[in-house]
Amino acid sequence: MNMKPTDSEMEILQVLWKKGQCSVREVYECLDSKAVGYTTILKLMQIMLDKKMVDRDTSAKTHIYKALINEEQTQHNFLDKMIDTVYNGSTSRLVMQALGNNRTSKEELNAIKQYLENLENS
Amino acid sequence: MNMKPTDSEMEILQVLWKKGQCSVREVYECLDSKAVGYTTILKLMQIMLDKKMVDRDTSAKTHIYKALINEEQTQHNFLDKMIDTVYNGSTSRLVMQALGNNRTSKEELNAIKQYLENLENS
DNA sequence: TTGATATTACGAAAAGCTTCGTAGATTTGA
DNA sequence: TCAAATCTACGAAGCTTTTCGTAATATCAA
Repeated sequence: MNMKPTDSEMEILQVLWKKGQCSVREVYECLDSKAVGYTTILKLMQIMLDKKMVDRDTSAKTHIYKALINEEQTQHNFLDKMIDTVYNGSTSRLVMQALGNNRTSKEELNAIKQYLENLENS
Repeated sequence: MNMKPTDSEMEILQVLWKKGQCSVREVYECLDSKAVGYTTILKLMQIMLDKKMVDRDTSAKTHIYKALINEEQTQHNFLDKMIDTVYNGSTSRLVMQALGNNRTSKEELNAIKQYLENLENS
């Protein structure tokens, strides 16, 4: 069950994870920055249904979709793959680059330090 | 010039980055775990030449390839994209998941702590 | 020299991703 | 009621990625 959603699928999953339940139109509206047609989103979500990435309730005319795959698990899959294929297996290298990109706020840095302390004491 | 190498291209780039200069056969031999034909690697590297990801010296019969795109820069591109599309922009979330995967050795953790200290004092 | 080996070039097939148009069904509201 | 709006299903086109076979050329060794 080691899913690897495509970029487009990830965009849709992000919406489903955030909202929990969604019609195609709701997803479409959340993504309108992408300037892609309604039926494109529909088709993608139907394909995701085939792949069992999502499930849907078809009791009403407007089908309601929800994610079948877990957000954290999916993030982990991506991360592990990235560490292998992009960072040659070095987690620390990835972490340092992530922290060095100047996009991390003081609050985030503190949270990470806290996390490291806890990791140490376990 | 914001390249996004494919998975196969990344495998080849890993070899080129590690070795510096390579014939197609050398790359092929480094990747034989993948059980893919010689001409497949050749074709991929020719495509990468088109895309200007690599350059080559054709003065001898056996062409010698080298990466044109930078390893760190490429890692950064992947990382930034991943933080956006997979982690909704939260660097700290990515970092904590990376550290929590139990693949990180004590040495790596110490290096990261050191790195955080230095980041603080600058 | 000449046959075996190594190399490149190139076309093309297969698979997957993204996109949209159109047809048909359902709902809604004037 | 019935026309407009909404929704699903589905096919298909265009693109990229991955794969390999074959032909042509170059090198090497006996």
